[in-house]
Amino acid sequence: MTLPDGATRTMPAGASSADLAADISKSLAKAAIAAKVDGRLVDLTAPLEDGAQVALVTMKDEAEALELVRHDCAHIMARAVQELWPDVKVTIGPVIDNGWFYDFDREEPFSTDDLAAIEKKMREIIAKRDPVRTEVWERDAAVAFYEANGEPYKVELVGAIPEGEKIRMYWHGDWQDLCRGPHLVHTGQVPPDAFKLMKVAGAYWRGDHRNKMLQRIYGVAFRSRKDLEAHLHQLEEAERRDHRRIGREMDLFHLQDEAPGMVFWHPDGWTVYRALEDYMRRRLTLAGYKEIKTPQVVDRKLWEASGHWENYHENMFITEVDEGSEAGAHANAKRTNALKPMNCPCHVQVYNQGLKSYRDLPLRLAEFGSCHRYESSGSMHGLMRVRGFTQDDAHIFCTEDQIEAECADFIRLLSTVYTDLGFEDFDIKLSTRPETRVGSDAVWDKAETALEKAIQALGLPYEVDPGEGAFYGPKLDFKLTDAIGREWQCGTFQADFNLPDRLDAEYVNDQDERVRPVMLHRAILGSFERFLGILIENHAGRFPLWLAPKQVVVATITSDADGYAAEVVAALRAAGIRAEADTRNEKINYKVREHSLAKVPAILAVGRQEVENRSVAVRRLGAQGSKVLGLEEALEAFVAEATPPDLRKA
RNA sequence: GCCGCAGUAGCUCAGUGGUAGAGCGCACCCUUGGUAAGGGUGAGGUCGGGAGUUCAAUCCUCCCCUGCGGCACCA
Repeated sequence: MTLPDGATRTMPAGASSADLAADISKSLAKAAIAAKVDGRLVDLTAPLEDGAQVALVTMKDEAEALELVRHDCAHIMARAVQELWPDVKVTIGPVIDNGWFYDFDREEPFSTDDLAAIEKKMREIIAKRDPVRTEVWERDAAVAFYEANGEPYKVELVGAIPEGEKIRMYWHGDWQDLCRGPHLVHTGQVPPDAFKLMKVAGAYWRGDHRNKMLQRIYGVAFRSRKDLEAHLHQLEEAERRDHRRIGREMDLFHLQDEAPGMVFWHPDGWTVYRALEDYMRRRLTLAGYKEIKTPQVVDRKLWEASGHWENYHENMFITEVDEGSEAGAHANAKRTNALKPMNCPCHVQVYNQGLKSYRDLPLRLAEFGSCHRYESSGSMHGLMRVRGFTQDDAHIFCTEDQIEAECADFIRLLSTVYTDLGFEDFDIKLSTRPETRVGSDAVWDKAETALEKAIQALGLPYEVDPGEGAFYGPKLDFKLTDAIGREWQCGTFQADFNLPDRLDAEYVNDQDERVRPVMLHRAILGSFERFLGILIENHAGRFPLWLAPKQVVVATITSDADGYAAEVVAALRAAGIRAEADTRNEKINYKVREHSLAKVPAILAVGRQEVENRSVAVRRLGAQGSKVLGLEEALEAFVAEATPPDLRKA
């Protein structure tokens, strides 16, 4: 055997990594939890082949240890559940980020009390330090075993294992599970204080909604109690940043029963929205886009022509008129309209007005397009998934040869926008042709190459997702990373060979022939609603000054300063700053506390001294004390800082 | 849409088979206070909607709506 440091060791035939560890040292024998043989994680008890490269894995090897601990937690939990309720049928339980889940089939739902009982039972199992044994079974024996034990899901799983692959059974105590492995040496290697059962949820067997809904229990597990606590703390942090909570606390927006999934923007929320929209408008104009506005209610005929009626009908809001006599007399009863779920067909209508020449291309039509989609009730989530939303949408009509340059320009624009908005990193994914698609292979070749070359020319890393493109063309998806490391897919760039054809878009080329343009769908933010949700969570409500709804509050210390405060606010507003006066009959402590909690970036306290000196005492959000500045000086500083990033002088 | 949980004052939440409570917020009064809660008084609820059981329902049962956590969906 060769060890990681290059040393070699000779072991008797049939020896395992455990034997090897014991041969090296007593402490290693105790610390070893698995082995990496020729780069593959295996059970410590697995026999070694002659000449193998062996690295012993201990709890110090983070990635491997977590994988093993979480995996064993899944099994120990399943065993605990079956010990508590022998009728429960087991299914699958994989390792996921931070932990694991296991799906069970049980008539009665698991309660919170049940979770506590399961956790307790798991700790008992861990305390038993039952050795984990593995056996390789014949397929028929495994099927017969599970049939005899009334485990239909396991029977199905055994059947799904490809021919030629070994069927492994893992045992600890009297309990067994079908599993690929590897596992820890004994159940006692799972730290008993570093895991926690988190929640119960429904999940379809094999992820298919036509199948039975099972009960999934989620757990998290780490190597130490400290790591677990750090993780729970991080969850609290995410909770603290939740845009729904912050949206209420900062009075940005609300949602209500009468309009599920549609946002009521409050003055402060709408201020942030407009700051973002104005910024985007300037960026788009600078990049050569023309802004348009198209109807929200459009006759069914257009949606039939575009193909949306056939393929997207279930997600569309359709207008209907009651059949009562009065309503029947309504002129609109004769036609069926739909709220637009996307802007593209309308944009083609704009394009189609007037015959276009190749000299007009590329034509970039942008719209802050208000769309409605009938999202299923269970999928809505605050601002992140809504039924009424506004896309920063645009469609570029161009020739096939222009795709690459347009794509490169788009990525540059997107990168600038993300940077301006405080997101440093983003990932790119290229999705290529799926099985069923429109357009010739030649066109697909050209478009896929164009997208790929555009990314490469910019020297950006990317991933390819083969077969994941839309039926109408290849696409790029852009995922940004927020302040606490979460990823959000926002930007998209999609070539479309379908819609121009369906809606009969054309242009005259330099040979005086009428040909189809390529249509490029693209968005940077995705939807304003969702992006604002992301911004709120990214900043935890503490927006940079240029986006903050209230930028400055002028708070009086005594009522003697009321007049001066009004003057300061007027001066700030004249300079374009969103400022308000707080002249309420409250102490300065109270005002500071309240506006700090409201995340106002700057509080200017004014009392007798400030009136006298024509100054302001500036307290910045998060800072402890204040700094006295002359009024003019403060104005200048705020104006500079409140300037949107695209308008700043280099 | 599916599974589970929840819905009580503007917000956060307590509570009981006999017509409801706290803190914060809000209004008014006193206080003019120098950087994260000064004091007092008061208003405010069809206990998500509907049906049922009961002498009596905010509480028990059923249906619906909405929200929350997942799953499924996201041409």
